[in-house]
Amino acid sequence: MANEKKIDCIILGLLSHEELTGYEIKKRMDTTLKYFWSASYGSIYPALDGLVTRGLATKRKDTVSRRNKLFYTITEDGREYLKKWLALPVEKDMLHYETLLKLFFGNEQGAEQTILHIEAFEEKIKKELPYLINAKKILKDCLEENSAHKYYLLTVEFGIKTYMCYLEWCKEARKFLTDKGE
Amino acid sequence: MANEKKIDCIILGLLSHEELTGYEIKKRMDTTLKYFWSASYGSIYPALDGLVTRGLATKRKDTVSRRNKLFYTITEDGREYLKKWLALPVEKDMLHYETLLKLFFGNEQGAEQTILHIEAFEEKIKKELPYLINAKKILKDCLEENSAHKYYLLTVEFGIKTYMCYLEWCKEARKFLTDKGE
DNA sequence: TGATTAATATATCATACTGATATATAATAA
DNA sequence: TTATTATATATCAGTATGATATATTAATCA
Repeated sequence: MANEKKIDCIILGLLSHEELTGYEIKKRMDTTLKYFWSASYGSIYPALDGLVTRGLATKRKDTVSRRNKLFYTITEDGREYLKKWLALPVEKDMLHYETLLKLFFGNEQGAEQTILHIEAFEEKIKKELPYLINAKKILKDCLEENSAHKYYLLTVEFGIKTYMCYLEWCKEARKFLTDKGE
Repeated sequence: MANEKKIDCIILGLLSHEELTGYEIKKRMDTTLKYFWSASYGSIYPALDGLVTRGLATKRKDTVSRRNKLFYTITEDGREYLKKWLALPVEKDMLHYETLLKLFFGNEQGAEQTILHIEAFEEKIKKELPYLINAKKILKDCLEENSAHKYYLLTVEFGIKTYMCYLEWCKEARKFLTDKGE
């Protein structure tokens, strides 16, 4: 239990909540998990194959819809594997913020262009924030329904808090660069 | 100018400030840039070779120290390449927070263990915050010395703001899980 | 002084992941 | 009916990670 592939653990985590297809897993990544993780089809589909081979998940063809969906379910071994990983201390929290990178090298491009990057960042955050706020409202209303909801709510609150903090920083950073440029 | 390797751009950015060795570049990654980026030797050294091959940087052997250092300098072409990349809109800001991932799947491990992950995260942030605050103080004092400093200061302020925000969230999250558990 | 440890320095490689693309079907809208 | 969008799986070249190998110099300390 030393070298777990992250993608395996994430998929097992999602499957611990419900039976899913690869496509649905990708959707979860792009919506629910996007505020703290991301993953591509190129890692999801091969990982699903691997999980089935190792007996950590089972695969079944969809019989209801006319699409050739492939549903994956976590096994007892899979749930154990997930629990073991969850019990391990966190290895790494990583941020790859291209915006901050371009800001850091701002001296090569000047204040005006740097401000454009900040504004673009600001726009993106402002656009996403309402979805998070809405999710918070919904989750608070159905907190008792499912015990997993409270953990989801915590990540949503993390997203809201950091996004609001980003917006504050954007405002100050713009002001700082504008004042300096005058 | 569509598919730039990120590592090339970052290295050129660092070389735009000063002449550096691969080892020093890695150090910058692990100290100055760590709050918004990371990179490994396995990408740095091959990238440096590539930059020299493409005429974006030059390489010279160290003559002063007794170590066999290899110093890299940005060329005019390299500076142009960097500027072009800086002018392009940001493609992606990515967060890979394992802590949030383990929190999201907290229902599988229970509140107690989840709190341990939050506490570990909190500790890490608390340990790093003083370095950022110190960096801010130093940078504020020598802002006029080098025009690149103000951009560095902005990223430091981003780090401080987000870290303080994380600490706030940690406190609330712990409280939420503790109250629920009673 | 000698021995041990830590820091400096470059390099490589198996493994993991991304981003793009290919292919095809079903649902929806015009 | 036709076009468009969403659903669904799969693959792959290119890129990056994390670990390890190798070697030298500087620092510590007994």
